[in-house]
Amino acid sequence: MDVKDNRAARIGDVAREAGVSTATVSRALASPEQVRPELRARVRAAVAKLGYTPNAAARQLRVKRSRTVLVVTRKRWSAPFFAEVLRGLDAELSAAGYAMVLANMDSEGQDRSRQLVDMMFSGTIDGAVFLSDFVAVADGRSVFDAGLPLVSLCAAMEGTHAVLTDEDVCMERALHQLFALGHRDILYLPGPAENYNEIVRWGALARAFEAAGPGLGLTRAEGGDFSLDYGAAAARAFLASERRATAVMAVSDESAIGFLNTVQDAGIGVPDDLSVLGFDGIEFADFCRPTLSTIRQPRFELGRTGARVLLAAIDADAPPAPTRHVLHNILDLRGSTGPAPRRLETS
Amino acid sequence: MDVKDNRAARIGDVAREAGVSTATVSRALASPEQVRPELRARVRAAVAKLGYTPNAAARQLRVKRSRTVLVVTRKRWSAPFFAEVLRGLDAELSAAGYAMVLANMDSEGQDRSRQLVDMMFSGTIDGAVFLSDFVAVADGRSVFDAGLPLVSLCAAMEGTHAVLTDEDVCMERALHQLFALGHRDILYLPGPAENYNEIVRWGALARAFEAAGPGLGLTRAEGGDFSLDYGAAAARAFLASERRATAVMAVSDESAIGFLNTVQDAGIGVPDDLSVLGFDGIEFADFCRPTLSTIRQPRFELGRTGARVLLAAIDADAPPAPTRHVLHNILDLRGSTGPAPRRLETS
DNA sequence: TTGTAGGCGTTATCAC
DNA sequence: GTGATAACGCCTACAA
Repeated sequence: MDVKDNRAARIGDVAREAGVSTATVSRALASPEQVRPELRARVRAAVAKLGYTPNAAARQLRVKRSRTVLVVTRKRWSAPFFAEVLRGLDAELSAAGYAMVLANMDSEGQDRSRQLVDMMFSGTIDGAVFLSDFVAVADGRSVFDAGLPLVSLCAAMEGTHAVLTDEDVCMERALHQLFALGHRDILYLPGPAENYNEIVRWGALARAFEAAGPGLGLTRAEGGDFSLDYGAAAARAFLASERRATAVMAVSDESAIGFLNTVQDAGIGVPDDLSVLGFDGIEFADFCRPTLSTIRQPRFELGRTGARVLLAAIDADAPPAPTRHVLHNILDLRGSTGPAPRRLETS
Repeated sequence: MDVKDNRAARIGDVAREAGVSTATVSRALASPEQVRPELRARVRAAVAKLGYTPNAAARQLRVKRSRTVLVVTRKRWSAPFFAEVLRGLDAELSAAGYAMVLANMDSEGQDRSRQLVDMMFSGTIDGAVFLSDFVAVADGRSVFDAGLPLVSLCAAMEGTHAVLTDEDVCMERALHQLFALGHRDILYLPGPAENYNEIVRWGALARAFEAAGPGLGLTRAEGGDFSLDYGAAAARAFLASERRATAVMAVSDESAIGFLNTVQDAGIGVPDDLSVLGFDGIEFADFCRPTLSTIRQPRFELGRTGARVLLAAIDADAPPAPTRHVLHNILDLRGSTGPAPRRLETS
């Protein structure tokens, strides 16, 4: 029924069926207003009858646009965070008729890097958004050299459009809330030292301490990788230490949750003995006990914005100068934070 | 340096630079053993000098292979589950040189369906794996009609290769463990009624009860959607009820965790008053208190296997008959399950 | 408004 | 082992 043999229908088949030229078929599909209603209808009928779908590769070869963007990710993202950002990207991209190819850079292997770089140079991709600050390089070329529009999400790689949150501001604001609650000694659970967000958040914290003057303590825990397990490990280290801190700020909700559970296991009361603050605002933050105070990032919106910025750059005639877009987080103080416990220092 | 103007180098440029024909360049790249070492070296040098990357669209047009597969997802997946499966898919696909395009079918909208169907017919895709049991239909054609190799992951859609787990077996095994602990009344927290996994798990449970004889109670909670929030809502409903159940089995860890937290807030002791069992084995199951008993699914391996099965089907000369692959879950009983509390019935 | 025809960049089939 | 050359299926000047 649908096709003569079982090869897919091509534009010529449709043209023949409709009694018009291939040019008319092409136009009837791409810019219907340019073709007389009657022919338009005949073309449409033929298309339906033959089950015609234009071949994407052939189109791409002519038009030099793939309507596909690359999304580069990295393992270290917490799944609940990552999934929402991805949904946001998908929502916006698919609405614009773009497909999204996903590439995980977990391995940093030479093979994977070459794949990435090749993709950028092979014309399969109209642009890319990085949820990773890893720059793949192969054969002396980097992902930047292809000259495609690039967006870095939750990071600000040079030469890309950056979509960020005001994480530094929020970090400082959160710290001041803790100060207001009487906390003077803070333990910070970091992410990997080279991570963009880690650098920004720790930087904001360190500067705020500097500005706040003496008599305050800030400790940065060893290691760190955003994970639940790390949070638990950091808690064990804390328990084995002098335990001067009365509040803990984590670089992620996951580390905060890992920490929270582990210190409570050891009989430490949260928030009575210790306050805990996470970062991200994942759903699980509502489902620990006590509920986790956190800095909520607009995860879905980050994805949407990233996609929008990329699409705008793709549609621009000339490559636009790198832009920068800042979304706002929300400080959400709940069960896991409270007044600092009274100690020796109590006058 | 790299290119004459700033247009990308084409195969002809390389041929000229190396002093050979385009055919030789193509061969030197695709099947080096067919070309004399000297020429091979000259070609390689020219490629490096010009920074040549073959144009994917042109290649695709000839070869009729895109080395790209589609992954169709749906919102209802728990993020930690979904993310691991995706990593498994990516690991295997990228190792085979395949790219992965992701499409979210959250909306079920007509537009999105058409996009999907068009993709399958436009030659952009060599095959697809479904993490969704939703069948997109548009213009009277479904995603099946393109005749591409298809894999359904954690589901068994007809006409596809299915990659499954022994969830029914594990569900029954878990139930018998609860019986052995003295539980006689079980509350089940379901997923959406039409969901494949829900049907299998609930079916296994219901059958096992039937077989176990009288004197046992099985209640299926209303609604259900895998989520944390649903678990909390079900807990509130439970608290407002007669509370006959001494054990709760949830269709997902997330619902179990939502339930667990909420009943504990109301003063119910877990596992002393009530046992709770989840399903999936996400990381967060280790980080609630008590630790959540669960049925661990091999998430990463599910992804890898799905990819492998798809790639095999793509490489097969003739479309192979649908296959079926069953992976094994692990029943992990921990803090949240214990002996049934003694009640009136205690002799 | 419609049709003709050239070319997008590869691969693969032939001859040599 | 290597080189012409003809597709692959579409879009788009350009001409009618």
